[in-house]
Amino acid sequence: MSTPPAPLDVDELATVIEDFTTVFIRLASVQRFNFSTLSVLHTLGRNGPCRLTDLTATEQLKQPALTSLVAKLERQGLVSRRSDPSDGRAVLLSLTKDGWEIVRGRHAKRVANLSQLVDRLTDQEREVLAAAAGVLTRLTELATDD
Amino acid sequence: MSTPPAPLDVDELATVIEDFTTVFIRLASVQRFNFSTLSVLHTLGRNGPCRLTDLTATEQLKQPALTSLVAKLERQGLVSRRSDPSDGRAVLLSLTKDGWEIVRGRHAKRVANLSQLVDRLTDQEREVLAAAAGVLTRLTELATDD
DNA sequence: CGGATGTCAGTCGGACTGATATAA
DNA sequence: CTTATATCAGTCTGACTGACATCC
Repeated sequence: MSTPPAPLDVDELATVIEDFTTVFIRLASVQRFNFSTLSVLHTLGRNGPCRLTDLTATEQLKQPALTSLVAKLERQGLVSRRSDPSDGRAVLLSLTKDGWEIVRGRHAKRVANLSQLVDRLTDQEREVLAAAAGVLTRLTELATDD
Repeated sequence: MSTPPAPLDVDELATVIEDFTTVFIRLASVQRFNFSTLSVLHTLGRNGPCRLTDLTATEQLKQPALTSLVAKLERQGLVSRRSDPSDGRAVLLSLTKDGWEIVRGRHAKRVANLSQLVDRLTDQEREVLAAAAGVLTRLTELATDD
């Protein structure tokens, strides 16, 4: 026998996501890098190489702040800058091998944390999460297509 | 006929959540307040009144930074400070009415954004989300009980 | 030339460390 | 007396605005 589907309460869902992200996204290892730095690395990892101006759309920073932040990341060997062959004004930013390691390492830590929690769920709860992954992907696509 | 349940890929789930939160949590209206300020307001709204030291556990700030941040919030009328009757050293922090308005307003904005996206889902996808809300709540409880 | 991309210079808020006052 | 809570003082990172060089 299956339980009747509960109607979706968007207000509750938003609250649940807000609370979950505060425990899931924030890692203790924010010590080495600040929020802006990690966000730039994550964006470059997710979206691939882009120019500095592109980052002003996703990072909540102005151009001059990105110039100095990226300069610092280049000095640290986490990001490489080369001039755009098709536009002499622009620079193309991409992650170096070490930059990828940072992104990958933080992701791995989240996976480890999440795994420990998921292990304590029931089979049915895990099934729900597996189904939810697909829907969350759809939501992300819908949100970024605007 | 029901599709066989897909096994849960925790790595994929972590990626999906990372990507979704970047579009869901970050609101354009971060203009008025910075990240730390919003985080303190959200924590006070979620956990209720607490002392300054308690905030050092959730906010990634040291005590002196919280002293000045809370002082500013008090000047702005968003947080009230009264001395703890049971401990003369401590101060109890709580949201004022205006403070609650900020928290509530940001939540309302997220609900509005999310509603627009949810409207474009299928009925089945909405059912999955409704079920996922409960599981995410469980995960949050498990994570904070440690 | 006008618009876009990125950098430079100067200013300021916000977070840290270390030291200090007060109460448990 | 020792520990916990909060604050004060001084320093420094990092983000902003405004001006500027360079290329489309």
